[in-house]
Amino acid sequence: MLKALALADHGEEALARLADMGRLGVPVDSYSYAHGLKACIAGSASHAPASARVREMHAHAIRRGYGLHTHVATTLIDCYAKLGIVTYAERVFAWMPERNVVSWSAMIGCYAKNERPGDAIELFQEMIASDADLVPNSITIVSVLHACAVVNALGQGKVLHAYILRRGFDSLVSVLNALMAMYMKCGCLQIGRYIFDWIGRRRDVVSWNSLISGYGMHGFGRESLQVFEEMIKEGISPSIITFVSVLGACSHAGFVEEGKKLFESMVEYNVTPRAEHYACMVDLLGRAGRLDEAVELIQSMRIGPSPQVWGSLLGACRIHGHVEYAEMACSHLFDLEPRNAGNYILLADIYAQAKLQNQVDVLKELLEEHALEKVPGCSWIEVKKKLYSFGSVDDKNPQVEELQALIGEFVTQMKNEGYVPDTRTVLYDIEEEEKERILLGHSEKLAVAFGLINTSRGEPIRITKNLRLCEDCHSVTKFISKFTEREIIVRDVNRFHHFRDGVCSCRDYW
DNA sequence: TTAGGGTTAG
Repeated sequence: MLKALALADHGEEALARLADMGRLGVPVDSYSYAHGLKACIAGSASHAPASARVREMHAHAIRRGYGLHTHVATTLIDCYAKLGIVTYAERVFAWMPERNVVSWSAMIGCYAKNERPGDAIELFQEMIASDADLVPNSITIVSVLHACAVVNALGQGKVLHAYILRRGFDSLVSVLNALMAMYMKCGCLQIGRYIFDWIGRRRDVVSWNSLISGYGMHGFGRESLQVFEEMIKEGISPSIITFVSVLGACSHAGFVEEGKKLFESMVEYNVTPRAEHYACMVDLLGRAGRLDEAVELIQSMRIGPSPQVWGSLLGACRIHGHVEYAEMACSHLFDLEPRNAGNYILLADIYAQAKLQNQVDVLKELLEEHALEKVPGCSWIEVKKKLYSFGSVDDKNPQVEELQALIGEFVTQMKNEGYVPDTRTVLYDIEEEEKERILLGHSEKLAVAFGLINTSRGEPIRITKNLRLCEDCHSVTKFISKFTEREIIVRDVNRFHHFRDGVCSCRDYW
């Protein structure tokens, strides 16, 4: 009965039946809670009621002495992971008297799902060090690979690759797919391609999707389209994700016509366009400056535009400085995602570009009023398998002054060659000189400087940034790549930038 | 009859 309720997403009823069991004196067991907990979170539109139900079920399990039963506790970890309540998952994990490979994997997956990839990797290391009988399996490996990909931890990823070979996990397509995705997300496109070829005939739709998106995020639109065509020729049915990937690739490469054709062809493959496909199309059109077309497409949608769709339009307005459409996008976004500070910041940015300081101030007041905080810019770099992170106003790192001075030298050099710092994105109403100083402290510049000092000549510098790369950092990094003859690879929140010899692979289109 | 994973998107 409880299992059926879980499958049908009836959490309330599952709780009620469990209460009945107590009242009627029917003994419960670990199965009751495992199914009951699944029912609590399945299919819930909102986290709030699901969270209340899980806690209630958790309390019930504790009262009956099942709170720390291995299967029940593991299910609890997964429930809290899915609800984003990491501290509860940690507490359950810490108190378990017996943990097996599944419990460890659930906890590692919890960190990976909740933007704590560093902790996921650490826990994995703890796991293999803790007990000789505790052996990770393919699911554990896939979770950790995913975590490495998220933080761009290539060194750790390679350690895992070696581990996979030693333990023979390389016979599993799921593991190879995750390995391929990890390499491509860490900037190693060629190795990803190599693994794809090596998988050979065993490749599945996930392998194809990974390769298509891999080429896409590196700006190789042509290759991405080729792989898509190859996939069709081989008789593989493209999935919803295939189209998100290939449309995204068109967007990064500026292939407007190709993208439009693909979008129209979706019905032929029995894939109905969803909001995420519209978001890709709006991004594609908007980025290319075809804002009117983007707006027309939104208005033609039969499904309600998602925040991502309006977000794409807003992003395009920022690139092309379109105040009117930005306001239109925000009139929806402020309703749909009232707590997302990023939307307010983007609009403020657009107002600042248009020199509408009064409007900028209004938005800043709004942000304060709702106690919304901007996500601070953060960049990180891996040196000798250790991650170093930099914040934009980072005074904790004693090396920051040295790093800023180094950047300052490059900037002086650049100014001699006619460069003017792009201070438009600094929203504070302060003197130009002060704005330039803020730009010098941007986290990606600090990370590049750190890389220059702490890696050897000829070695590529790999940086990861949590936001979009700003125009000024883009110009400065191009210069540094030429001046120091270094290859600099930056992964921002959207895509890769390969800087070499003063040129960026995105061809300044991002 | 019970527990954990991979591909995408502003």
